[in-house]
Parts: sequence; structure tokens; C-alpha cells
Amino acid sequence: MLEQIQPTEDPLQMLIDNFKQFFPLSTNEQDEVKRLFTQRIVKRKVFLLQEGEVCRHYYFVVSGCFKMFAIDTNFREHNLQFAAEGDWIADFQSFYNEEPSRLYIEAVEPAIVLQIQHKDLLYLYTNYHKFDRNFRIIIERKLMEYQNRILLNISTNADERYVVFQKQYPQLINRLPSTQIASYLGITSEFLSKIRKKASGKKQ
Amino acid sequence: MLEQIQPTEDPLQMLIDNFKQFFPLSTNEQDEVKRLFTQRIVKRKVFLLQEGEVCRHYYFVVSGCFKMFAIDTNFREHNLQFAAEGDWIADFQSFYNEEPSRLYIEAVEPAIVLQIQHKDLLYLYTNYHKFDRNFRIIIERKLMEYQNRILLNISTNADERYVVFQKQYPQLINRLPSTQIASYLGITSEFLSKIRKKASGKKQ
DNA sequence: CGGTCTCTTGACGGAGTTCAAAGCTAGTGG
DNA sequence: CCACTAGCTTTGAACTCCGTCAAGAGACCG
Repeated sequence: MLEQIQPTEDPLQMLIDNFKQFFPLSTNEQDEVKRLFTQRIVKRKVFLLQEGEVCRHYYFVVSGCFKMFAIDTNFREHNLQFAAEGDWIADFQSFYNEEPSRLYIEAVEPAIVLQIQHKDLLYLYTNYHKFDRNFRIIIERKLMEYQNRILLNISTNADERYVVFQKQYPQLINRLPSTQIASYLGITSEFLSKIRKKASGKKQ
Repeated sequence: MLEQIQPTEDPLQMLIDNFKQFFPLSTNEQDEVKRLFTQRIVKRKVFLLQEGEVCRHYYFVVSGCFKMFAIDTNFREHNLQFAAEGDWIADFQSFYNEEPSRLYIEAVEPAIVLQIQHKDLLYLYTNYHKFDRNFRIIIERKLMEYQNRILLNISTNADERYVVFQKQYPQLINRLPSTQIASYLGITSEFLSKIRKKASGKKQ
């Protein structure tokens, strides 16, 4: 397995570069980022959030990979999303309303994140126009992603959803066990196995 | 049917009140809203957006109801969302990237909307911190809604999704034909009919 | 080496679709 | 105001997609 915990560049610089694609930060704003985001090293299978807790941080993933999921009454996991390098992750509902979460966020690989507390993010929102703006854009992009996923879920069968997943997240397909991908697609891992068999037969 | 095209209060005031629940607008900001949002009366079955067009406006629904949907290769409609009084609607992907949309937005009831153009919204974003902030919040709420829907789609069967829809949107259940609701839930209207029959049998 | 997790496979059952037909409703035009 | 028509709703039979359960075969790690 790739155990590359060390990012190639400075994590905080990665974060600042991430903002640069929207509206770049001023020197002052960069200093605030450096002051308020703290780095955290996360081992595989460690949880950033568990059901019943309040989601206290908003996370920027520097390296590694996470899954956010719920567990139903039959103890089955349902993956809402994955987050790898450059992605943001949090349970907004819990984070903003400061209420207990129904979700888990767990490292599926050793990872490094930069985290910010609720009150510190509100401080940035209040004092710097640009953070409201940049986070608006970050969330808009996530919304488009979710919208496309809903459309896919209500309009196609599992075969097509798997093909789209392969195209959309080629960097994830070989990093995740297929049980996790099946959970994301809303099917059982047994059925995904049958889809893969059928597809590999067709290709050659 | 309720053909109440006339809203009970001034549409622009409704919009300003809608912002009030987040961060209320100053007099100056209210004036800008009055200047840049324009009212539009929409008859039933009229489209605000059709596939292939660029989504030129962001809409605030004053009265009436819309559906946003895609049409697949079998000419079937798939409802992404409904928007009634107080809701915002647009195809963000098309609106922000100024690219052709894959979606339709159609009035399912006679309606009144307030619309703003892309460039005017960017003007508000650029010149007033509060619009970036308020739209960030509006979109965060939509994101939570979408997230809950994805979780529901991947983790439950059609019976449960229909029960949740009834609880979540009681004001829509009797305004929409069940074909539209079935499309939103990702099932056929025939199957929804069977679900309803089963449920009505259980209740009494 | 033994345990745990992942992946595969098959037989069976259930959830949801397809197609066709019929009755019903509501909007439209004359 | 009636007649017409398009769309909505229901129902049933046959079918497909996908889940459940059980078993076995690898892969990895301590």
C-alpha cells in the first residue's frame, strides 16, 4: 500500500493554493489561515467524527482519504462521500447547527488534514469578505456534484452508476475496497462483484 | 385548483424578508435588491429553462410551484427538485459556468418569480459582503437537503422514501400529480400507486 | 501459522419495472 | 355549457434488477 503520509509540499501552502483557484488570499488573509488552521495526522481507521458527537471542525484533506457514512438500523454502512487530497469535508448540518451528527468520518488511509473550529471559521466569515465568498464557491461545487449524483441515482441502474463512478473518480477506484464503492453506489458488494465480472467479460 | 397568482404581500418585500432570516439587509442593500431583481409572471407549463439553453437567471419563487428535471434517452422525466414559495431555483452548473444546461425548469402551477441575471448577482457578490454570505447560507441549506436525500436514496426502499417525502413536504403532497412525485423518488408512477394502496390499507 | 477482511459465486426471493388496459379527472375549445 | 381529449390513476401479469444467505477462495497482518 502507498503509505505516503508526507505531502510533497507544505500543507498550509497547499491550502492557500487551493483558495487561489477561486479568489486568492491577501498576505493578511494568508496569515489568518496559518494562525487558525491546525494540522492533524490521522492513522487509518481513526474517526474524525462519530454518530452522536457534534462535528467541531471543518477539514481540508492534505493527503490520504476519508469516507463519510451513516449506519442504519441493520448496522449497514452507507457512504455519502469520499474525500481525498484537496477536498473539504464536514457534516454541515452538525457543524453549523452545533447538533449531534448522524454520521461518521473515518480515515480509509493514513492521512493529514488541516482543521478549523466553528468559532474560528465564523471569525473569518465575519471579518473577511473573501472567506464567505470562497466557501460559497466551494459549497456550490459540492452542490453540483451532489445534484449530478441524485440525478444518476434516480435515473439509472447500478451498471451505469458504476461506469460513471469509474470515469469521475479514477484516482479512487484502486485505492478503495469495492465494499466501500458498492456502499457509495447504493448496492451490495455482492452485486457490484457481479457487475464487475460482466463488465470485464464485455471489454475484451 | 388554487389559482392564487396574487401573493398576499409585495413580492420584493417577501424576498427581503427571506434574507432577513440570515443576515438582514441594510437600506442600501434593499435598494439594490429592488433595482436588480425583476418580477415575472409565469403560466402553468411555461419553461424558465430548457435543455441546451444557458441558465441566465437565478430565481426566487414568490408563489406557485416549479419542477426541475432532466429527460433521459428514453424520453423519461427525472425530477431533481421542486421549488415553491420562498425557495430559490436555478441550474448552478449552467448559471455559473455559462454553459448549456441538461435540465428543464417548468411551472407546475401558475407562478410569480423574482429573477436576477448572472452579471447582476456577481455585482452584488463583489460589492456587498452580505450577499456572498447570505447565498453561502442558502446554498449550505440546499446542500444539507441534497445530502439527506442521497443518504435516503442509497439506504432505503421506495416505501420509506415516500413516507419521508410526505413528512418533509406536506405542502406539496396534494399540489403535485403523483407521477411527478414518483419521478422525484426515482420510481415509476405505477409502483407508487401500489405503495399508496398498501399504505392506505395499513392505516385504517 | 491462524484470524480477519475482501472478493467471488450460486440459488433463491423480493423489490421495482414494463406493458397493456381501463376508468377517471381536469383543462380546453367550440 | 357541453364534448373532447390529454393526462392521471389504478390494476394485473410477466419480467428484470438487485438483495439475501451461505459457502469458499484468496490476501494481508500480527
